[in-house]
This record gives sequence, C-alpha cells and structure tokens, in this order.
Amino acid sequence: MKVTIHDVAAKAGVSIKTVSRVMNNEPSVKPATVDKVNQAVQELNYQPNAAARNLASTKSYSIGYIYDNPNAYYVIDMQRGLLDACRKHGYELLIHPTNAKSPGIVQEVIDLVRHSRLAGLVLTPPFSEMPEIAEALSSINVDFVRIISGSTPSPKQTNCVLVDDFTAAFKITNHLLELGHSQIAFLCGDEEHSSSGERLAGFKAALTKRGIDANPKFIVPGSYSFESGVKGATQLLAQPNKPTAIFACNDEIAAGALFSARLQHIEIPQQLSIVGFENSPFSRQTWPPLTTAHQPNTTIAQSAAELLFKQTRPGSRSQTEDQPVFIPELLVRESTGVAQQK
Amino acid sequence: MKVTIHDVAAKAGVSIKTVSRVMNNEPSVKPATVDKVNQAVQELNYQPNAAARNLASTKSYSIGYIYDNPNAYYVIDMQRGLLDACRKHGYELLIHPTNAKSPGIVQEVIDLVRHSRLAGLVLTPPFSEMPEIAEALSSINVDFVRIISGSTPSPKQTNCVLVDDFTAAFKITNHLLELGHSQIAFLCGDEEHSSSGERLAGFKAALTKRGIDANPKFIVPGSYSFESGVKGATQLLAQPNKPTAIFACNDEIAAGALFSARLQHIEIPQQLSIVGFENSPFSRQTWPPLTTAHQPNTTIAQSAAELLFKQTRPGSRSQTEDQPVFIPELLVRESTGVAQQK
DNA sequence: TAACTTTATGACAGCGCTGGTCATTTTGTA
DNA sequence: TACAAAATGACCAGCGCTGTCATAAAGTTA
Repeated sequence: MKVTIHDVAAKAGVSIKTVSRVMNNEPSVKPATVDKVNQAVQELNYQPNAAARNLASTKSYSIGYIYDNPNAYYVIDMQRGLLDACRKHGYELLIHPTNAKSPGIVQEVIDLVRHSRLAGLVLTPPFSEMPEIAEALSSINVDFVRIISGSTPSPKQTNCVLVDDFTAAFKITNHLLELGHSQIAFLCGDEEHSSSGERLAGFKAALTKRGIDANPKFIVPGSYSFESGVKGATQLLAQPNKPTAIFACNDEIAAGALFSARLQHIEIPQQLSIVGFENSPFSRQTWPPLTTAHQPNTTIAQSAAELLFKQTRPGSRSQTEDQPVFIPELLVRESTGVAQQK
Repeated sequence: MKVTIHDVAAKAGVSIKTVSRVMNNEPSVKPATVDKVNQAVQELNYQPNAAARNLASTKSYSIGYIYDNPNAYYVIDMQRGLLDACRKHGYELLIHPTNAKSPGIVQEVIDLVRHSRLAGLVLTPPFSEMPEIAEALSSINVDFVRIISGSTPSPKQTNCVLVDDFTAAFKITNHLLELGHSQIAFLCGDEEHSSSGERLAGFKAALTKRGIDANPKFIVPGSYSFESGVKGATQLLAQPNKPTAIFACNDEIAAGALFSARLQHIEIPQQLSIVGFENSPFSRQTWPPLTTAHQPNTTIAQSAAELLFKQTRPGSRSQTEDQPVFIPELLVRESTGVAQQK
C-alpha cells in the first residue's frame, strides 16, 4: 500500500542504494540492473516520496510554475503538462499565481525559489519575456526553462522551448492565399507579446512570397481581446476597400471580428473569411467554428519540464541536447472559404 | 537565511518541541511561552518546512484539489483561493486534474490521498456531488470539504460550503420582474449538476411569489454550453408567443442566447432581456455585457480550505463551528432593460 | 508541609530518502 | 592468469520536523 524504496529494493533484489542510483539517473549502474529496478518500480507502482527527497537532498525535487495569464485555458493546459512530467519523474509542482506587473516581482520570484527550495522554474509569457527575471534567476544559480515565441534554436538560449508562431502564421496565411484571397487584413495582439510580432512576420512573409505587398491599412494594431477584435474588424469593414479575409492574432480577436461582421450582416465565410490562432475551446463554439492554429500546450509544457529536469540533473543519461520547437498546426474549420469574386 | 525550528527555539529560549507545539496550536503551552515563541518566529521570519512536516507527521500538511471542470476560469479562481489559505497556514496544495467519469475514479482518489498522504481534500462539482467519493473518503477517514449548491445549512453535513444558487436566482428573477417582465424563459444547465436545479427552483419561487405561473414551454432543458444556449434561445424565439426575457443558467448559455437573438436581429435589451450566471470573464466581453450573478469563487475556496484545516487540526483554538453560505450577487449590466410594451 | 494531581516542557527516536565513504563483488582487458 | 576498472552493497549521518514518553514545574488538597 505504501511503497517505499525498501520494497522496490527487495523486489528487484538489489540494495536501496542502487534503487536510489537508478531513480536519480546516476552513472555506473549496469543497464541490466537499471531494467530490473525499473521493472520493480513499475510493478509496485513506486513513486518516490517527494517530501523525503526534498528533505534529504541538497538539491530539491520540486519545480515551480509562475503564472499571470488572463487566459485560464492556457494556464490549465500548461499545468496539466507540467504535472504529467513531474509525476513521471517524481517531482512536485508548485504553482504560484501572481501579478507580473507588480514592481517587486523579481524579488517575489527569488523569495519563492529560496523559500520553497525549488529545483527550477518554468516560465511562460509574460515572465519568459522579462530579461530581469532571467538575469535574477541566473545570478542565484537557479535553473529555468522559458517557453517563448521563436523559430530558430539559438545556441545561446539552450533553456528554451520554442513555439514557432512565424511558421504557423505563414501556413495559415498560405491557406487563405490558396483559397484565392489576396486582400487579407491582420488584427494584431498586444505589442509587448512577441507572439504577436512573430505571427505578423509570418503573415507578411507568406504574402511577400506570393509577390503581394501587405497593405499597411490592413494591419491593425490591437490587443489580445474580444473587444479589440470587434473594434479592429469594424474599422476594417468600414473602409471602401474591404479585405476578403481577416487574420486575427488569436481566437478571442477572431471571435470579436466574427461578431462585428455578423452585426453588419456579412456572411461568413461567403463574403469574408476569418482565422484565429490558439485553438482555444471557444474557437469551436463560435458560429461558424473558427479556422485556427492548434497549439499543443500540454505537450509543450511536458517538454519544457523534461528540459528542466535535464538541466537540474546533469548526470542523467540520454543527453540529447535538443531545443524543442513546436509548430502550431493549421486547423481548417468553417470560418474560411473561397475568396469572393470581385 | 535558512531559518529552522532550532533557531527559533534558541532565540525564544525553549526547546524545539515547544516551538512545534506553538506552531501547531497544541494545547498546554503557557500563554507567556506562546508569546515568546511567536515573537521569535516573527523576528526571524520563520516558516516551517512543509517537506519536513509532511515526512515527520502521520498527518500531513498538504491538501488536495481534484478538478475536472471544463470551466477553466472556475478552476483558476478556486486554485487561487485555496493557495491563499494554504500559504497562510503553512500548508501545501496538491492539484490533481482528472476525469470524473472514469470508472476507476474512486480508487484513483483514494490512491492519491494515500500516496501523497493528504491531510484532506477540497471537492467541487462534479466530485462534491458524487456520494461514492464522499463515502470512500469517510471510510478511510480522510477529511474533506465539499462546495455544493444549497441554501440551508444542515447539521448532517458540517463539512460543506454552500453556494446559495436558489436565493441568487430568486434575486435575478426579481430584477427581471421589477423591470416589468412577466414572460420569462429559463434555459437549464446540465441536469446532473444540482446548481441547475437550484437556480430553476429560485426562478420558479420568485415567479410564484408574484402570482405568476411558470410557463412550462418556457423552461428549456439543456447543458452548460454556448451551443445549448444558441439552440434553446432559437427554439424559444421561434414560438409565436415569445418571452420578453431569458434567464440563462450560466454565462455561456447566455452568450449563446445572445448570439441567437443577434442572428434574428432582435435588439438586446430593447426587445429581449437576457441574464446569465457566474460572472465569468467573458460575460463582460459580450455585447451588450451580461447582467449576471457574481460568484466569489476565490473567497469561497478560501473559506473551504479554512474549514478543512479546522477539521484536520481539531486541537486548534478559535473553534467557531460555522457552515459558510455564499450568495452570488446580482450584477446589473446592459443586457437587461425595461420590458417591451405589448 | 507532605502527597498527589495537573500542566508544561524536554529528550529522543524516526519519517523516507540522499550523500558520502569504504569494502566487496563482478566484469572487462591485457 | 593477473590486474585494473566498473558495479554494487553495507553502513552511517542527517535533512527539519512531529509523536511518544519521561520528567519538571505548578497547583491542589488535607
């Protein structure tokens, strides 16, 4: 019922020390022994007692997830992925909701790490994009992994999981181009979020490749909100020269755009195509459902946690020094259609 | 920097055991000693090490929060409240996302409690409404607190935090009645959720009090989703005898109803009033913003955690034996207006 | 004031694990 | 076959705290 390291040792016919070695990926254990132990672990469903490990070890066995994201769905997904990875490795996850804009945020993070003796931290936007946090953590020698928007792994930032918004946006734009659209507008998200810039860049690149110049009037600044989508789309659709498609920087903006179009009795997708980004739950609930880009947040989170564990326990085997890149995947639904003939 | 119980003991001039007693509100410590220790704790900014406590104690210093709620906003709010309470009492929070409908769910919960040695559990719907879970937890002697829909504290269930959906629904309905509406329809949520039944009951009670009979055709079964709202409202508005107001069982349904009305060029609130329930973030983002009932989820969660701590540590002083009841508060926004003259 | 009960406090073991040291066994290599 | 190298075990201390039980201080009674 309560499985301890002793039970595993007995079952595998080795000493507890060896079990400990296996659990911690320490070197100089024969592969055959590793297998034996792992099998016993499996059969007994052994999970190391995190409290005991934390207490005994100078290193710690818990990682932290700091969040301040109005997007609850994103947080929940991330959490789940982190939790999965933690469970697998016998780590604990400490969640810490906070306010990214609070002036004492850096100190708060440091205190958290110190007090809870965290092995490391997973940072998502906006924290992953705050250089002062990264510097502070480095200076006190705490490992962390950042989930950021980007396409090209750089040797400098080995501790990053990249979400390739650029390529995803490129693909989405291509989808619209293939449907015959050439008058495509872009509704931006918050400027501070690099994801918005990356997506815009991917959008522009796809147009350029087709020899189309992005119409500056069709690029509307805004923020990641429904209201911003309503406002942006209303503005666009009031122009004499209307776009035939709108690329919204995320699903909320797209929902706003959808709403605005509906108000003006514009048929979707017959008269206007709209795409979103993120594949949030409500992108399926709009009418028509949104074409969007799916971000596998749970998987991304898992991968971030794995990367963190590798850093934290350099002794571990399978040292594939990789920097994961995730490309959100195009998800075609009913909000996009063939471009209207002029 | 790393303050332990020994430091506090030295500073206060007592043994570590006494410090431990004070930290746990154990009886039979002289008030003067308590003060001495507390002062030392304050001066050193001592916080007990949760890992060590968990390891040493048969009881544990962490509580669990099991969730399977598609409503991410709800989960995030609950989490925050639980976290606040935990921090205050030096507890840890263990979150466990799972699938409530999985056949092995009861065993899973038991395993979780056993393995992580939880002091107790906070249950929200749907878990709080599953008798088999409550029974299983009772049988293995694990404390838990349920957050459930209800209005009258009962001596039987001392371990409940009540959310008085009945009264809140009553008030919302009154709001509509006061605006002159008499033809009010009700869009139900999932039947399994008792909240839907409670809200309906409150709705009916308010009508009855005004001498109005609820029109059975105006009570539409459904589920807590946008689609359900679209469907229900479409059905209602297709009838020759249309309601002048719709009470949606939650904001998502209300958003769906709003959407349906908009499709049919029905002006809100001039031609039709719509109310939601929950005050979820997007109830502010619809157009017009929804009149709704605000549920203080974070506060509710805090109170649930406090109640749990009291159960877990019966030794503690200030034993106010209360059963908190929260009444969601009417929040009037722009989706409701004076009833149209016929 | 002695004898006894109650209350307050302390000494000590041990929770489950890791880290270190050293001895012993097994394996690989010349 | 001899010897070095790798793999494993035995053992101990200790992480910071609580539980148990023994002991000291205070309060009560006759």
